Amino acid sequence: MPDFIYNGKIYYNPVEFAMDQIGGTWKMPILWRLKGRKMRYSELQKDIPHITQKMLSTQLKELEKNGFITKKVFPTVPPKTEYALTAKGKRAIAVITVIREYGLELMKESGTTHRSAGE
Amino acid sequence: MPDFIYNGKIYYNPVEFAMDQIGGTWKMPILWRLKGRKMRYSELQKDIPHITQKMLSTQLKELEKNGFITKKVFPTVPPKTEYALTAKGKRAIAVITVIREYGLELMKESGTTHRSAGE
DNA sequence: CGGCATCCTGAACGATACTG
DNA sequence: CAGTATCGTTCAGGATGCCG
Repeated sequence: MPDFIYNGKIYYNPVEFAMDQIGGTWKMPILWRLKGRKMRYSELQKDIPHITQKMLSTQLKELEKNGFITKKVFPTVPPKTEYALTAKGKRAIAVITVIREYGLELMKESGTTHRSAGE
Repeated sequence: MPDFIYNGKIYYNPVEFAMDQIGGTWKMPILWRLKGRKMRYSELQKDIPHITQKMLSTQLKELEKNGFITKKVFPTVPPKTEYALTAKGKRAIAVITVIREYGLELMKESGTTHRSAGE
């Protein structure tokens, strides 16, 4: 598998590249929430359990930079922002869906303990 | 999305759970090599560029523990081991294929630079 | 050949406080 | 409301050396 360079970083395979774009703890959960509707910053924070404000902010910025989401700022008082998926972001949803269903399958197999509600 | 517990660790969503099982830098590349054939330790190490011995060893152990691969030891001199996919591991290949193709697609879009051969 | 033990670094992530 | 700034911690992963 060839090596690739993007933004000065070396990737050893396509999987690694994909995971750097939509992987990590928070990117898929964020994209997943935006499936189907625009959301405000505070909505996302309320909707995604355990995410810190710093992580939300950082990840949103990266997702925007990589073209998965758009950010629209309304210059009102108080300020208002809206995050939405781009076409690229919607394409990612298809992949996330596959991974997500696989995760559910694995959980079922593993007899993983359910703890609390919240999705 | 509910929280889950597995092996004493808390997961916030199915995606995170799946990624903990087959994610990280090396697990998918390893599983991918085992698609279709058994491989020895040294074969894997030669075949996967840049992986250190420690990472290969650690990841193989985790993959075995989680039921994705089997390890067969031949008590010969010198020692010989063979790693192979289980049914669970083969199921993972389907998911990896999707992610991998998505990665290739992303690379193409991104005009990512090709560096060297070697897959 | 097929590993394990040890030490170490850097990036990811978290907590807290502050601001336009 | 929607963030930024700063500081502290954790941990994946790398480097090196040794062993059955």
